[in-house]
Amino acid sequence: MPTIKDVAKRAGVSVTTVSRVLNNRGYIGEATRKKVYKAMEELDYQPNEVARSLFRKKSNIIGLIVPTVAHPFFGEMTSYIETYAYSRGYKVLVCNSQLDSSKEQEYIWMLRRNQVDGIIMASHTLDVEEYKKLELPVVAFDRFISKKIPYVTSDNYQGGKLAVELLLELGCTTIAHMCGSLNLDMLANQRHRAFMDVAEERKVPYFTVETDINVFEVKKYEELLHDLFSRQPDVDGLFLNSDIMAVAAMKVCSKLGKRVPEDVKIIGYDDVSIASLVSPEITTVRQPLEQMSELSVRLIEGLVDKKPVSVENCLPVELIRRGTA
Amino acid sequence: MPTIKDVAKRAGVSVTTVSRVLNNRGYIGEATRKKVYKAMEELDYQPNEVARSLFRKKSNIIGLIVPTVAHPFFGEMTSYIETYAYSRGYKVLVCNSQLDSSKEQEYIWMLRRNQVDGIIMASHTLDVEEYKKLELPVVAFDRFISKKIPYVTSDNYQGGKLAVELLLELGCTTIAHMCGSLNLDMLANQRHRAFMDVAEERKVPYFTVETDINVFEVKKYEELLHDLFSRQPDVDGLFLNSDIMAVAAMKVCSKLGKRVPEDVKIIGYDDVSIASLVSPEITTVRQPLEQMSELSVRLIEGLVDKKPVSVENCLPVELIRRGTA
DNA sequence: CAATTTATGTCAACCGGTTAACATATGTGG
DNA sequence: CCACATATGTTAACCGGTTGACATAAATTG
Repeated sequence: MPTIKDVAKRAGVSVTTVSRVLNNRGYIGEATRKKVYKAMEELDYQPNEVARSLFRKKSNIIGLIVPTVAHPFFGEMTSYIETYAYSRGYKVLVCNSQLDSSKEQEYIWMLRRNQVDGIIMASHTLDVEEYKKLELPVVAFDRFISKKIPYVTSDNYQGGKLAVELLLELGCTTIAHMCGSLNLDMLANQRHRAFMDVAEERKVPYFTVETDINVFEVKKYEELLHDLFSRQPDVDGLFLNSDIMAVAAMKVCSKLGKRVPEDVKIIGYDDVSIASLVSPEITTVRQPLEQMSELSVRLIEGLVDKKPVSVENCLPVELIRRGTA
Repeated sequence: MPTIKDVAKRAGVSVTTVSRVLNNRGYIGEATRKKVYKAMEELDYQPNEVARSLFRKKSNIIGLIVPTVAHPFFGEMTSYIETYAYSRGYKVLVCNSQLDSSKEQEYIWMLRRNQVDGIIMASHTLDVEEYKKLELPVVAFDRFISKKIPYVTSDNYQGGKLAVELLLELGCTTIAHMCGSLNLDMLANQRHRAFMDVAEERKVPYFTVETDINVFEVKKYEELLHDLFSRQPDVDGLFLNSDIMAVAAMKVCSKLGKRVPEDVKIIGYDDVSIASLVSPEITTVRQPLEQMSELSVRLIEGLVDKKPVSVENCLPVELIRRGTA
């Protein structure tokens, strides 16, 4: 690997001059600039970003902690984040916490040791205090941590409300909501709040199916839904916290001989790509994932640049009516 | 951020001693070690990995270039790779090339500037020469580049063969294969080779649907399949190069009133999680993605450590019979 | 008691850049 | 012709670690 010294030697100029060319500062003559570029090209030189990072105390790396990129929602999110971050000169280190708090803690330490400029936390299984301790820029995805830590979310309450209202409007008489662990205090739990509020207000019987920690235990979803139907065969409206769960629900219904949407109406959440890929297409509550992802990156940038950023960032959701409700 | 000097001062020892403790080399007394650890703890010190990387000329970062992590196959792969890499002390920088060759080239340059220890290329849209030029460790996923560059793949020919043979065994009389661009010379194209070989050998009429570059243009899949059926309504066996395509195929069949598997048999590829999530579950050819991912990382490690590594790494596939064929 | 081994320190160089300070030389405009 | 802008070089410090060379002293061993 050639260094800046090799370039300087080859171009017949000083290291300082090469650095000046590289960083466009101070005076540089056109002829010299050309000589330097030529030398760089001939040597196939590229500046060592590790050295630069060290000096600048800025790595231009963003850490991203998700439960797992294998989950379509986080996969799509990671894709958006990486793409936008890259366009802004940032690279992304991904971490799969598996929603395991010791792993999450380790990842946070690792990211700190590696001098990332900021962390986007889409997995947060630690105590609030742990996050407050971090002196580096943090943006929380879908969770309120403290008044100091900006977060990005979408209107979960409204999403839950829209979903349940649609189910009721379509004539469902017994409804159920399947969601992740309600213990992890994520803003997504507001969907359940809305679900209960509306159901109670309308005096409709409702049930809750809470999964445990694991995010992508698909078989588990099926089991739980099976259980639900065997205990409560009258359920004719299902609201699920992800489109993956909704697909699982469709399968369970099909196995039980229940037609969707005739016998059971199903509403998913997120609007990931498979939602519109399966048949019937899934009626779902769309989160503006692309905007949320970009906003997360912009917030990190803002924090890095010590600009004022808004702490609460809640984007609107949209009910997408398709085939299952 | 405290530095090693702060720790030394606080512990009342020299920087060298702290470094010795940190790296476990030379003689260190138990008492001193404790003092140093205590100081580190009190200061919440973590060594700056950027500085270490610079000195060691080793970043412990692996670059991973995929078409997009939003695609379930690459999402799952990324997840496996990250998890395994992390267990081996490596971090992963993900890059979404979108199968755009100029982006891919840019990413390669970026990764080089950032001194990654190696690159796992699961997107390769560049000329072979470009990859040969890279002096850093590269492992190709599903592509043969040169005798010098190790690659990881699964038995694509066998996979194609198994799929087609099953279709024929089940009585299909007219079959079609949908695959990505056959121009990108990926090993996955051997599936199509097998498809044609078997079809010709058995003298069964067959059709090919080739998508263009884009990986996740789901709507496009549907259109192409629609076209196929309108031109060739007799097609009763579909082999698709991914489970996503298979899901799209199921939808198209359902729209056209064709029952799966009664009227049309469908076989997907990869066995990503949604394959067993939809209903009916998709019959598919399973690639051992976890092993392939781990192997990719081990190969990078081997190259980094200048150990001899095997260049050809082809793992077996498995036909998973489920509901669609 | 001498020879080792163990424990720690000092110093300086190095990794590959960036940058400030200062010197010097040429060109240019008033 | 002088003042100033432009162009480049030299030197050294710095970012935060690591490491080798060498010195010194105490503890251990034979």
